[in-house]
Amino acid sequence: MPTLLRQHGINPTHQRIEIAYAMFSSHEHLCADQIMTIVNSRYSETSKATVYNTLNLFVEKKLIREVIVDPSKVFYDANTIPHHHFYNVVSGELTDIDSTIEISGLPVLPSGVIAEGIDVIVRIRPQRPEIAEAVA
Amino acid sequence: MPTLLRQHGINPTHQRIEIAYAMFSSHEHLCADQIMTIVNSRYSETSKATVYNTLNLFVEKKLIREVIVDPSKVFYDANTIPHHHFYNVVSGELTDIDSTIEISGLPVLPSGVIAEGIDVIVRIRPQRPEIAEAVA
DNA sequence: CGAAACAATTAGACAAAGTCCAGATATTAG
DNA sequence: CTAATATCTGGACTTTGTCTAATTGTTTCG
Repeated sequence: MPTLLRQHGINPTHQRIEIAYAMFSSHEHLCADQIMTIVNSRYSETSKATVYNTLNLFVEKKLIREVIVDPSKVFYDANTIPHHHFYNVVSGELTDIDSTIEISGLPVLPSGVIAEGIDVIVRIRPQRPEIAEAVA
Repeated sequence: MPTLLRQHGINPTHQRIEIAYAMFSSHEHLCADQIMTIVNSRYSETSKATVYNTLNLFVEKKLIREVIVDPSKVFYDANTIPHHHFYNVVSGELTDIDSTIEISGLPVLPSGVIAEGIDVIVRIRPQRPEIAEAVA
C-alpha cells in the first residue's frame, strides 16, 4: 500500500495508508463519512479534516475518483478504470455496471475545452417503492 | 402558466407561478439559490422554505427535473425531454448536449428494480485551466 | 546530537445547501 | 360568517464539507 501511494506521488503517512486501505479493501462505493467510521473503528483517531484532505488528495493524484449522483454527498470509487453506475434513487445505493457501454452520437466539444471523462448513470428504483421504503 | 401547473396536478398559487415562471423563462439550468434571487428580485418575498418545497413539488409532479452533477448543489432543468449534459468541472457551468446520443451495451437491470432514466454527463474542463481559474 | 525548516494532522469554528416545525395566512366550502 | 384545509413563513436545525491556527512529526544538515 505504501508503494501504491508512492507510485501516485503521495507521501505515505500512517493516516493516508489507513484511508487507502479502507478504500481498496471495501469493494463498495464509500462516502467520506463511512471512511471516517471505518478508519476510526479500531481505536485510532483520524480527524475529519484529514479524511477530507486525504480523499481530495487521492482524487487529485488519480488514485481514486469521485462519483456525483447523490444530491447530498460524494461517493468515492477505488476503481479508476472507466465504467458506469446504477444508482438506486430510493435506497441511495450505488453499484457498478459490469457490461461495456458504447456511446455514439457524442457532439463535438465546445472550443477551448477538453473532455475529462464521461459518466453514465442509470437511475433505478424498486418496482414497489413502498416496500423498499418500509425496509429502509 | 397556471394552466401548465394545473395540467401537472399542481394548485397554482402566487408563489408557485412565480417560481415556474422563473424556471421556464430562463433557458439556463438554475439552482435553488438562483431561483430564490430571481423570484425575490422585484420586491416580493418568497421564503427559502417555499422555494425548496415548490421545486421538490415540481420535480415530483414531473414539471421539471433535477440534474445532479455538482457536489454541492442541485440544478433544475425545465426541459424534461430526455437529453444529456456537458458539465464544466472548473467553472461549474452546465449546458445541454444538442445531439442525440445513442447508448448500447446496457446491461439487464437487477431484478426487482425498474429504470427511471439515464443520465450522461460529459465532464469537460478548459484547455488552459489556469486562465479559466484566473477569470473566475 | 540538536535546531531549523518543512510536511502533515488536529480540533473546532465556520459556511452553504437543504429540511423541519409550529405558527400565521389564504382559500374554499357550506 | 365560520370551520376546514392548504399554503406560506421565519427561524432553528442538520449535514456535508472547508478553513484556520496551533500542534505534532519528520527531515536535513551543521
